[in-house]
Amino acid sequence: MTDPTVDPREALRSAGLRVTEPRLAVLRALEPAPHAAAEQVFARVALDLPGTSVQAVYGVLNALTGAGLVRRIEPAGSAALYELRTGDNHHHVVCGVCGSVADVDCVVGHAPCLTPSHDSGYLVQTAEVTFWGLCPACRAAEADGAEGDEPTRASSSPVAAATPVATGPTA
Amino acid sequence: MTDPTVDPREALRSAGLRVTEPRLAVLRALEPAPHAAAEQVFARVALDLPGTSVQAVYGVLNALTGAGLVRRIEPAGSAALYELRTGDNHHHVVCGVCGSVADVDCVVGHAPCLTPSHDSGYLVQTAEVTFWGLCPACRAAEADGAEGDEPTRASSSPVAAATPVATGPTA
DNA sequence: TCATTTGTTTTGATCTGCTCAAGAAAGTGG
DNA sequence: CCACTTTCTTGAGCAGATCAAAACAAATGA
Repeated sequence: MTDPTVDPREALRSAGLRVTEPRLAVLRALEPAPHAAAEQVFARVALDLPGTSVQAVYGVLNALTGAGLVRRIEPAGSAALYELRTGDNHHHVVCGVCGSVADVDCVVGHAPCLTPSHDSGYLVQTAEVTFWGLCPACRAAEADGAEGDEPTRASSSPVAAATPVATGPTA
Repeated sequence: MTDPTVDPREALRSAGLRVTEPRLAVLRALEPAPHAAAEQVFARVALDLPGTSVQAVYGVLNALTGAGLVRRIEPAGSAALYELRTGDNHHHVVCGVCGSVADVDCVVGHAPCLTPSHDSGYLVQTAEVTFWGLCPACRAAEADGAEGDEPTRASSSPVAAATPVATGPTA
């Protein structure tokens, strides 16, 4: 379901949404850029559909998220990101330095943390796993002693300060 | 380390921070209220140390977080929460309806999701697991058909709309 | 094809959470 | 007790996101 390869019009319609240019443009914008922030989506949409407002993009993203055509993730310390992969509940790795995000198809063979001991009487519906670490670029930059080739994005992102809470992974 | 039972002054000093009234007040405020937002912390601090500014609380919380005395969590769709448990990298259950948070001592006997298949070349340092579900109160309210006793907090919280992205947990 | 109805987009304001900068105040080591 | 450094206060300001009303366009039925 929600396979991005199918006709977007089809997907929209079957989700009960009307087919409009802004929505198609947003879906198009999301295809080459997984994990795009609203602002980036807006930038891309503005390219092939000038005259679209930022609020329209927000509205479209909310509508698509509500309809399940788009998934919204919110890594701590940065704006919300949107992606097209909605069928599977996969997870994400976030680079603590540059903020880049990559998908992680949950690996441990068996559903892992997904069954906490019902600890406080909560009825658990979803588990959301976010890995924090270093992306290849920032890793290389780190190894070179902070003077080699800088990674793509700005290195002074607020993400860096707000993230790696505890270092030693615990069971 | 960072045992809340030890003298807070001691903890502050050994973290290289000066012992000030606002900081002690923040630590005191955090004790009875785990997972408190900055605003709540400020409210409590204002009670036993009037004249403290909101920004001071933000500054103190940042300082304490930086020093490792306080841990900061940021559930999607809500403000940052602060807690005193810092030694262990435990996880959290968030109620999708009322936004309440509870601790979850990661249950699976062995480090669970913590070793993704190094998927995209990322060097993983930390794993952060957030469970989404229903707290006991909201569960009861739901069962009563949305007209029984309402849960404690506002039921129209923005958290509700922004959360349960995918329903079926995946491995 | 036209008018209707329903749902979207635009426009502009507003809000929350949080950060930054400057000077005043307080803690710390001698 | 003094000087030095850190921290707090005050006030402004920013980014991300939401809300409300009005203009507008797409599906539906006559």
